[in-house]
Amino acid sequence: MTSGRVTIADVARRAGVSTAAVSKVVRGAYGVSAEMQAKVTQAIDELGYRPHAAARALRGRTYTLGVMLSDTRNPFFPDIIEGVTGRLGDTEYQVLLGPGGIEPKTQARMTDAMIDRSMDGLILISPVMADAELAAIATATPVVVVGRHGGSAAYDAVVDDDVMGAGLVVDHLVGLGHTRIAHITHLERARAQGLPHTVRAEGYRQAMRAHGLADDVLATSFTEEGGFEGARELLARDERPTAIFAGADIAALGVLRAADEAGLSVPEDLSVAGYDNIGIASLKRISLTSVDQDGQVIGATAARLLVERIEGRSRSVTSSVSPTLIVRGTTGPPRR
Amino acid sequence: MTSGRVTIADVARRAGVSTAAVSKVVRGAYGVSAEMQAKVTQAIDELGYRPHAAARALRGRTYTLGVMLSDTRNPFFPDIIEGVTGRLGDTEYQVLLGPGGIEPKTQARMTDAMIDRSMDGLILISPVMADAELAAIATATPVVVVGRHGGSAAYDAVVDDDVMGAGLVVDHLVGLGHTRIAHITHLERARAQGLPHTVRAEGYRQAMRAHGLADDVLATSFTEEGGFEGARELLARDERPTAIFAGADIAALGVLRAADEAGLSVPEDLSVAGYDNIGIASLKRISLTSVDQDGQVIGATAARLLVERIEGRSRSVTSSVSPTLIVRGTTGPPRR
DNA sequence: CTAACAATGGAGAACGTTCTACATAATACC
DNA sequence: GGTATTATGTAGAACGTTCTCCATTGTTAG
Repeated sequence: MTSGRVTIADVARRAGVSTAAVSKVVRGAYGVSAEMQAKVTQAIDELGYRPHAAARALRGRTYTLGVMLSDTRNPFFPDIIEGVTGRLGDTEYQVLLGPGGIEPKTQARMTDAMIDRSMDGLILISPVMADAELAAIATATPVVVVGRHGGSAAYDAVVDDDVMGAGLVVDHLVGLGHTRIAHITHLERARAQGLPHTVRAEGYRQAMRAHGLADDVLATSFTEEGGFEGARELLARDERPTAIFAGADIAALGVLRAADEAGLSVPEDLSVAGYDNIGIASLKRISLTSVDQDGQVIGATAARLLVERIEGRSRSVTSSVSPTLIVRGTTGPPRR
Repeated sequence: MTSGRVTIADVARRAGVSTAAVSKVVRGAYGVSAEMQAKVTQAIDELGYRPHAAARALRGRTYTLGVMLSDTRNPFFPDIIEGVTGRLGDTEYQVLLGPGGIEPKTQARMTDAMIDRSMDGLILISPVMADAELAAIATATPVVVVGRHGGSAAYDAVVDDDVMGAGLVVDHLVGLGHTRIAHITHLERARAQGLPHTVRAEGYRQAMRAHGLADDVLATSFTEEGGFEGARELLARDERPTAIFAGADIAALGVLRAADEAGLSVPEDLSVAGYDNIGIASLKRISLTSVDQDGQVIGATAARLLVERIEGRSRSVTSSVSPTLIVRGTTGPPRR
């Protein structure tokens, strides 16, 4: 059966015009009479013609945008994706996601693959590759980087204002009366700078300083286990903190487990806050105070910037999205 | 610098051979001398040549496999993706994910887009479209369907043995001494048959019958809210069940919340089990008994079948993966 | 009534591959 | 030494679009 795809030539034959004319109609280009428009549109509908993306790619647009995901497991991604696809829903662009893995090497392989497939533009979510490499990609194709501070002239960027987010948490805890507030962050592995956890830690330090309090940062990792280990260490100290602010919700869950095991009740003996406001944070059983980034807005913004860039803007833009604090059951005044 | 992509012609010029020869080397085709092989490989490395996927697509392979995801938010997908990419890691194939949404219409749009981009094959995860439409897609391109029972001659399928999984739960609960075991399922919206929840419900019924017990199925939805509402209804009955088996973990979380609110302790007053073994089920704070599908194996199997199919197999295959029961803290003997 | 111009449609050359034929060179066989 | 066979390399036609010229109409200006 070798399906025999309907081509632009088939449409042209059916409508009794040239392929060039059909192409014009399809692209909405200048120089088409109303009559031509009607004839061709009808033929397209009758035959069920759909332009072949690969053939298009050889000459111009492919109407495909790539989104490179680092960690597929991050429960925060779906929101971003939804924002992106939502924004693009009624345009001709299609979004494809590329699982890039967490290694710089695999991420590079993925972005290369996307460029090979001549995507019109790329959204890179929390890429870990070196700045130079990022810049190289950005000269090959329009790029928007999400979740990495300190942009470049070569690409656009959308970031959550992590300094502000961390500040919101500290302010909230201080307002409740806490003074010994510890922070659990992620151990820096990659050489990439400006990753969210670094900025959150810095924001925490700034806020603590602003309140005249001593900071206390412990670096483990943004996993349940990392949060658990970090909390265990913090809680074993002589003067244990009365509040722990984990740089990610998943780590905060580990902190909660450590509190359980240490027989501490939350929030009476220990307040716990996270970051990201992942879905389960709102489950009554967890009820975790967290910072919400509104991934939908981030995704939608990234999509908008990318399309603008593709369609000609050359000046680089960095958009910062303000987070909000969602107060739930894991934070409260310290027991005195 | 608009370097102008390195093409096969550049390589040919550099190596002093024809483009046809380079093409042969790149594809590892027959009829290349060792000397030719060396010359060309060197030229490729020197120039950093990478084949242009779109140009390839126009003639033959594109070495791109598409995975259509229905609900991006389903925490079970990452495992499948990992299985797929893991399996394909050392081949030339690249995997791109397409967020298809939960509507038949948007899913159809996505699969169309993937076909337009001449992907070599498609893995469809829990597609909701009608059987006929599925068959149509499968004639256009190789297809593997994941998570939908009752395959077709036109495509391969990988399914979790949901009947068995449901049986495992029922056997476990009966073994603990339960007799009033209710099941919460998802309300059928789509006309598609053979979706997991249907099969799980059927497996539950079969297993209950096998133990000589009366079944009790309530259809709400596979969301936290759905589980909550369902459990509330079940627990309000005169003879309330001593165990609730939710067809999905996310719903089981809602059941747990309902139990909390009703002042019932788990598992003493109520045993709760889910399905899918999502990541948070293992968190100590949740510790949910669940059925594990081993998404990695499912993904890897799907990838294997798809590649086989692309490379020539024509007979259709259905592969069934056996689930395992993970017993945790939410199930125990009923209080008498 | 002609010159200039705008509006419309079409021819045909790309784009970067693959792959079928075919030409040539090397080897085997008798 | 001649012929058949095999191994190796190349020419060149697709593949399905886009897009730059052109060619043909009308239409307007003078």
